Amino acid sequence: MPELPEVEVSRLGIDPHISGRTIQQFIIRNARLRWPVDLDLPERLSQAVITHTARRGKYLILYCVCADKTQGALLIHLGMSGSLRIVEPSAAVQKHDHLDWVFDTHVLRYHDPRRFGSLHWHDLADGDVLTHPRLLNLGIEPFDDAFNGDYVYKHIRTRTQAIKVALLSGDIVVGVGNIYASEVLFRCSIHPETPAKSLTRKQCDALAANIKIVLRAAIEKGGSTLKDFVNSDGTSGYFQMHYNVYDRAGEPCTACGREIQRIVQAQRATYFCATCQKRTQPKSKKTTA
DNA sequence: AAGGTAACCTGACTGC
DNA sequence: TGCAGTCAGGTTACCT
Repeated sequence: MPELPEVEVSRLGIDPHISGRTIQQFIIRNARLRWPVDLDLPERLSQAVITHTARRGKYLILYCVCADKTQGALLIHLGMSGSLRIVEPSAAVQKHDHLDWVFDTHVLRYHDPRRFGSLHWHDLADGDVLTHPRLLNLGIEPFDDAFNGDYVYKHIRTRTQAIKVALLSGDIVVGVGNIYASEVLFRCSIHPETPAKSLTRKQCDALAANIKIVLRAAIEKGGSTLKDFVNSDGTSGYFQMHYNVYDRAGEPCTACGREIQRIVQAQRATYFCATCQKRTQPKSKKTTA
């Protein structure tokens, strides 16, 4: 479910309902997520004000000022199946509803069947939230001006991994999940099994550009469904993009008509067109003086 | 040190 | 209907 666009759309959807608001009560219904939820949080967050929200990679960040004036940040990861929505206080609690932020007129509710999501508290007295262990080693943000072909080229030139696997690793650029990794490589006409280090400089330019384009388009598409985050029936807060290759094995390529292929890389499905996406020939050895 | 792999969970779907 | 098997959009821990 949530790749970077879904996380950003979630943030845009909930922000107007939580920023500047006081948490009347924080309820842990089920603390069992990827890591157990800190049981001190209900006390810590009682009467805390959420000042603003941010995002780093696929982490949502809620900045808080507690009743005792302690400043901190909540790091929320949606994992594979997590979702956040704004509901009426009277809304029936569903199976897999884990957490409630109760405000005066509404509730922010976290739902996560597979429990791969997480919630961490970071005390800002311990330093900037970006120094949190979960955020410290993340790659650059895709919309950062410094993320360009140069950056990609510099960071993949030593990596022997397949480019699809390297993109997913999150230490080069964040936010490119399994769906968009396949989609981006298709748009760049790059075969997903190409060793990262053998990409040309031109292909790196294309990668950076298309990552920005694809993620931006997905966020904009999601923006039109923002209302789904409020008082939704809970079936889905996400949105369906049109995919060129993802989950289209056996169907015709939108460009050439040949069958889309499905392979497995690093235990994840990869989809591509074997005709449109060619492996890069290894660079010839360069002799230096 | 980089790369490969198992593991963490539940639910939806497929085929027998 | 039921049961077994497979798959799912993420990340970490551990091994080589």
